Amino acid sequence: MQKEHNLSKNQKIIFDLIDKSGGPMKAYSILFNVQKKGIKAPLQVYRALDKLVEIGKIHKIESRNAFIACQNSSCQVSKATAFSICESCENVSEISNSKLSKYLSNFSDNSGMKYNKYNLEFFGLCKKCKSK
Amino acid sequence: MQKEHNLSKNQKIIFDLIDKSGGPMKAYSILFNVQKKGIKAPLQVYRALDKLVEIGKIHKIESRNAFIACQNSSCQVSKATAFSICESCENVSEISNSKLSKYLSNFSDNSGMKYNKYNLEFFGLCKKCKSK
DNA sequence: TAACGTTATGTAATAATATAACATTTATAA
DNA sequence: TTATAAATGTTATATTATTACATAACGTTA
Repeated sequence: MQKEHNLSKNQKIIFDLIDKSGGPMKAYSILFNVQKKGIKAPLQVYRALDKLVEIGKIHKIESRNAFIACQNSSCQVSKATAFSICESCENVSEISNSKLSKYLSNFSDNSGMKYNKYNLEFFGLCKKCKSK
Repeated sequence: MQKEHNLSKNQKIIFDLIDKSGGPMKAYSILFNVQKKGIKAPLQVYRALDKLVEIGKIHKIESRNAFIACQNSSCQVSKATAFSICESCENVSEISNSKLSKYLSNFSDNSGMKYNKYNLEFFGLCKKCKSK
């Protein structure tokens, strides 16, 4: 059972927007979209984003500076994220593959480092873009 | 046998700086460091960085907006990158693990996407920071 | 070697992304 | 109910990256 997070007003507005968009959104595009709801400043957006990332409701797509709602069975895996990114249409989706996540979560090398988190981004062409 | 790339003047200056630094460097820190060599504008730095990334001499650490010299036997693997990042001291090193790279290069799922590139970033505490 | 296309450079301006600092309010828990 | 943490509001600013345009150097090949 995961902890239920009661989102604050701004957090909820911003999460709902990202979630409904169905894809990655950039911070200033979020800002533009929530201005009618009273969120006027970048910092208000970034603070909500930070929190949402922290609790695993959204993830940051690092290579795109964008944020996407977690699609992974109620966000249990915010420390083990994998995405596929189409380099043509920029469609992004979260990869849910237990073999992959097990493999990476258990990965260790001889560096002496203990890994507690990873982020993986795959790039390629999606089905649609491939057939063009 | 890989292609030999003859770096241009700016590319060489910037690659040498990053390479000698032994770690990741940020664009504006690079800019500051090469101003005495006549590189005065951000764009000059970014253009060189873009090219160096393209030919695999350096990689971008996406989560840090920083650039590191390739440490992976002459940069044959710029489409398959993995890094370990210490969240305390921010030390970064490139992971050379043939099992890992094989596993990820061959990864495919049922999305219909053909992956031709990936970037993986592991986070944790390095040996030194762990023992503090 | 002249002409051509490509790659690299120089420069100024500006766009896009993100944080610092400070004051205030709201929620949570002891 | 008080005090502690979390969230908000606001202004300013820092950091990262690109657009646009002009010029120069390089590499090919005719």
